[in-house]
Amino acid sequence: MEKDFITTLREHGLQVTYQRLAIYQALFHTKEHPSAESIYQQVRKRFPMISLGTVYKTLERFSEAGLIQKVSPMTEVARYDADVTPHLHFVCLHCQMIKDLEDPAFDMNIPMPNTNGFQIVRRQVLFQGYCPNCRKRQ
Amino acid sequence: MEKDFITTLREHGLQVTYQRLAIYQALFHTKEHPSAESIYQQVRKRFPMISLGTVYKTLERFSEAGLIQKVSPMTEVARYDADVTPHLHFVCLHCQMIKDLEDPAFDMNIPMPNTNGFQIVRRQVLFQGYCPNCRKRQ
DNA sequence: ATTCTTGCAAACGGTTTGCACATAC
DNA sequence: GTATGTGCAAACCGTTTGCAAGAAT
Repeated sequence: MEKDFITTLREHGLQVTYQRLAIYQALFHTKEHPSAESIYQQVRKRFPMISLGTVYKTLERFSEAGLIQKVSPMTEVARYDADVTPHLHFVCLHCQMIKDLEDPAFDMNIPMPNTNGFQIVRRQVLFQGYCPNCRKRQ
Repeated sequence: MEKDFITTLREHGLQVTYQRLAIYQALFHTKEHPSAESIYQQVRKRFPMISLGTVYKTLERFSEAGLIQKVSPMTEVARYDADVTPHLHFVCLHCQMIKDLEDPAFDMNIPMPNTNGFQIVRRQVLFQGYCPNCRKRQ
């Protein structure tokens, strides 16, 4: 994996540093979906000199390059909706516009996959991309 | 609507104040999914004395009571995932644990409903609720 | 040699908190 | 009269930014 990831970094024009390898490795070896702080604590065990700022910058770069996924938040600030019925949301990655999507064909009653003690309170389906306006200006 | 909402507030043991009515009304009359700040600016036109803190507290109360919906963020802090393949996420509302859900029956290739100039980059399906541990302690 | 990255510390900004006063019940 | 809510300001905390020193190419 190490070798492959070095290649991947180079393919994306990213320099190879031990910090980046350590950060990716920490993320790769867990299913916890850790926060930046948590990854920082993990990596610090081996490299006490690393800084939290580097972890943030690195995760941002990886995320931009599509090497990792930022699970949340979907927008920088909280947004509210008076409509509490389940429906789809589209979030523009550029202007942060949120639009309700109607699709009668889409079944919001997604069956909870093997519930196994997990109690589902609500579900949210989000589409991310670019709205017509922001699409033009790219 | 005003009358019904007053009833709804009382049903949830919430006192009726003109601030709460104004905040709900501002949210109810838009499809913009506004932020707290944006709602504050709107309400301020009619009630210049209202404070941003009150807007935050009120939205939190409404959200807890299920009168409105907090669209995002799903967790307070950003969380990362080395797995970039589309998959379902479960987020525990209590401990913030995130779990990947596998469901072969669920089609992640959700068709984009009437795309109309919206360019979809990615989609995310989130389930919120309580994990087995936190469920017990409730 | 040049460009990119790191570490540090300060700044930023959305959100929360504490508390005295005011309002709803 | 009591419990609840408001307004204000300060605190909080996750994240970003600026910059000089260091490392990668």
